[in-house]
Amino acid sequence: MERKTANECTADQQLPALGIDPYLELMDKTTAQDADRKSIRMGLVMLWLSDNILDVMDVDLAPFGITESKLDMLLLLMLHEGRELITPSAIADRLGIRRASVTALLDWLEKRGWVSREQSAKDRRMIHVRITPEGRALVNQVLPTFWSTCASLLDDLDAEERKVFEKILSKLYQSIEKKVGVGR
Amino acid sequence: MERKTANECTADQQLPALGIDPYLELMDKTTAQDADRKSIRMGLVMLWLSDNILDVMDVDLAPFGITESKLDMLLLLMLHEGRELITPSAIADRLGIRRASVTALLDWLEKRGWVSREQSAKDRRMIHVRITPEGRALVNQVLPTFWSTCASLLDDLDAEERKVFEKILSKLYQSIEKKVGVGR
DNA sequence: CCAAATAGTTAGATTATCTAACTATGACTA
DNA sequence: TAGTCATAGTTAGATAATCTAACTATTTGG
Repeated sequence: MERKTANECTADQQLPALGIDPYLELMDKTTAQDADRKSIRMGLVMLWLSDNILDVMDVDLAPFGITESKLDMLLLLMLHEGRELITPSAIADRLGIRRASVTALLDWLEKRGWVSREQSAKDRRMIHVRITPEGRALVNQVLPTFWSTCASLLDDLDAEERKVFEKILSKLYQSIEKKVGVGR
Repeated sequence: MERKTANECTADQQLPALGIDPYLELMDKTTAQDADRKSIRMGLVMLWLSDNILDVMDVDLAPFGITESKLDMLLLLMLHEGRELITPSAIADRLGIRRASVTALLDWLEKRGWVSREQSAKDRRMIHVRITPEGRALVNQVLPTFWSTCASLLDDLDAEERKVFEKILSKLYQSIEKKVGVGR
C-alpha cells in the first residue's frame, strides 16, 4: 500500500524484506554445531513470520485510520465498560507500556473523540478513562476485519495441521510468556 | 530490561502486554460465525507471539548496541562480500524499505565505522557499500546470540512437534509471503 | 503539618519508517 | 550536440511508538 510508488522497488526481488535464504546461507557459513541448525532455521522462519504477520495486520487496519497499539487501547477500554473504572496507570500496566506513553496514546484518541478522560472525585490525582460511543462504533467497525485477518493467517493449513498447530501454539505461547515475563 | 524501573509496572499482571484473554472475551461477545472462532483464537495467539518474539530478539540484541534492522543490513552486506558490489538502491529493494531509509541506516552504521561508502568510478551516481572489518567483527560477535535466540524459540517443543511444526512453518511462510507480496 | 508516595503530564530523545523535493549524473533522442 | 528524461542518492520534514527524567498536583501517614 505504501511501499509501491512509481519509481521505487525496481529489483528482481521475490522475497519481501530480506527473506530468510540469505540468513540460512550465513548460518551455514558461521555455525558449527550441526545439531542446532534445524532449530535455528525454524527460528529464523518464525522471526520472519513475526515481522510479516504484524505488517499484514498493519496494512489491514490502515484503512480505518488506526494502528494496532491504538486498537489495543480501545479494546481494553471496551472490555472495561461496566466494570471498575480504569486509570492511565492501570492501562500502562495492562498494555505493558509506560505511563507517559499512555498519555500520548490517550491524547491522540481523545482528540478524535474516541476516548474521554474524567478526573476522579474521590482521589483527584486519578483520571477515569472511558471509550466513547464513537470509539465503540469505530471498534465495532474494525473488528470484523481484525478477526478475519487473524483467521486468515491459517488459511492454508488443513484441518489436521490446524489441530496439531493448536497444541504447538499453546506451547509456544507459554514458552515465550515465560521468557518475556522473566525479570518483571 | 528497559521495562522495569523502580516505580513502574505495579499491577497484578501475569501476562505481558495485553495478553490474549481479553481479546478472546471480546471475540466471544462480538463474533457470530461460530465456525471461525478457533481460527481467530489461533490467529490471535500468532499475533501475540509475533509481537513478543520480536521483543525477545530486541532484548537479546540490545547488549550489543544493535537492533534487528541494523543487523539485517550488516548481514546483507556480509553476504555480499566477494560478490558484485551492492548499492543503496539494491539494499533498499532487498530489505524492502525506501532509499531514504537506507541512507539513514547507513549514516548511523558508517558513523560507528561498521560500513563504508565509496562512489563508483564507472557511474558516479552510484555508491558502493561495504561492511568494514570492524562491522564484520561485530556481526561475528552478535551471531552466536542471534542463532541461539532463534533456536531457543523452539525450546519447549519435543522432537515430534518440531517435525510437524517444520511443515506448518513452511506453509505459513508461503502463505504470508503471498499476502505480503500482493501488489508489488 | 510536613515528608513521602502516587497519578498524571510534560519535555526531550530514539528508532524506524515514510513522502516529496532536490542534486548530481548518465543516457537517449531529435 | 543540446535537451529532455531517468536514475542514484541525499535532504528535509513528518509520523508512530516507544523510552527516561523531571515536574505538578494530590493524598497519606506519621
